[in-house]
Amino acid sequence: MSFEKKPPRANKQDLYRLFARIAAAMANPHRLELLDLLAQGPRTVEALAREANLSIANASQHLQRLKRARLVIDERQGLYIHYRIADPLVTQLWLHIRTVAERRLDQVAVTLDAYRTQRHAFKRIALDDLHARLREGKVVLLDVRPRAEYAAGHLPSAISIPLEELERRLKELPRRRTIVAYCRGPYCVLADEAAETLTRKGLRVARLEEGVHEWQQAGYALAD
Amino acid sequence: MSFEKKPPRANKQDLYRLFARIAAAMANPHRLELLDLLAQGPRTVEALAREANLSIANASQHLQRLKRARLVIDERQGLYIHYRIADPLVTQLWLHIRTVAERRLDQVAVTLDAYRTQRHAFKRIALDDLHARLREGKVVLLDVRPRAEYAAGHLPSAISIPLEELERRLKELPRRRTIVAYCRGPYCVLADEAAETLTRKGLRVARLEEGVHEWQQAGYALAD
DNA sequence: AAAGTATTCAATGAGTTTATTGAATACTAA
DNA sequence: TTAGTATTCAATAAACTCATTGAATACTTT
Repeated sequence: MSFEKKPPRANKQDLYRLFARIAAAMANPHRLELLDLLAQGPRTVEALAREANLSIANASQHLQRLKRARLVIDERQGLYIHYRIADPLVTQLWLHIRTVAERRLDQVAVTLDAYRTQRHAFKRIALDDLHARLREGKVVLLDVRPRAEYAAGHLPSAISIPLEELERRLKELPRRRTIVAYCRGPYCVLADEAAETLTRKGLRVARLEEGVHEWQQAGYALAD
Repeated sequence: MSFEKKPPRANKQDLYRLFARIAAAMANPHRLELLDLLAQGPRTVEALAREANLSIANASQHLQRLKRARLVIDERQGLYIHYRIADPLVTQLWLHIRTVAERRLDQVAVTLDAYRTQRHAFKRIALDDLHARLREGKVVLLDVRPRAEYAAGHLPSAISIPLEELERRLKELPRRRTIVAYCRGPYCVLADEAAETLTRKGLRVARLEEGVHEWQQAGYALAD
């Protein structure tokens, strides 16, 4: 057994190895989808597996890799284990990877158009614009994500009607003012589908591309 | 052959696959070291291989993976091919990964101390502090990186004396004012070695932990 | 205590990534 | 044209990653 001192070069390699561990934990489509879901709020393994279309064992395996890289934290609550993002910095890192992909890989825009086929079908509203109109009381902000995600954090003054409840809760929405629908962000179709429904029912509607994290990154605060 | 429309779920998977491509390109210690070097300025394959301690063929292979992920750009200049970072966002992403690793993996601090053994041996100066003292003319800012990196971008008012030239160019430095040495950033030993030399020669010295990118991220501009 | 549910573990084979080697290519200089 | 240099390509074996399966573990409810 050798007790020689480790040469500096070896330590430098070790540092890069540690950095690469973070990247490696994120270098898989399923794990990114899991992180993307977790960014909207904590979930059980079962919920994550269902939403990401994975077998439970496979989801568990991927979650444990994320956990080993300390990107997520798990916590047992009775029968279920809940996973959540370990640090807001991790969510930001995921968004950063997405932004680099958007900017460097042309294929992203093409695939996004194929996924969000109605992307250009509705009026859009920009962040600053929304901010101003909300203050004037000219628009109603509608969060169409599942209830738990709204509870985990939402835009100020947004009301929550999950997409699946939208048809039967139309009465809660004003017919005079424009309804601005948002969901998880630019890679989510929930708000497109809501906009489709609302348009069909004769309401005035616009889609906000941004979700809670994009809103925060733009420097605005979430609801208390 | 089928001409059926691709289901939305498939497109969603394709999106995550594209995002994962960016992460996968960075999920290797050698490629991160190459990116780290390139962040300080463009280089030839040969220089990169030498500095990252890789065989030429291996360095080339890794550089091509980075290129396929569109994180770097290559350009032939005569006999040599020069690689550079494709977009400042890529450098930021690398720094972001590093920051997450720092914050989430305890091992990083341990390994950094083993690599930069003199880390705590010299006076340190904080960014804002430096900014103020530079304006008062109380300190001299010294960039000890190789000449080409200084040329690719440096802090305002910094003078360039590459580490290997430091001993024989001591006369160029004032003995009354404090010399603030900096290099590639907190994971680089060049400035530690410079501080060691300067201290030994009886000059007053402090080390700045930040490099050009950390400086920029703090909201300051580089030299014109 | 027994039965039931959620999650993880362990083992497997298919696919991917890596370092190494030597040959091929693209350019420059003589 | 030839010789020389920088870089990439192609082929290989070893190491890793992934999805799948069925068993094991950790809780809750009865």
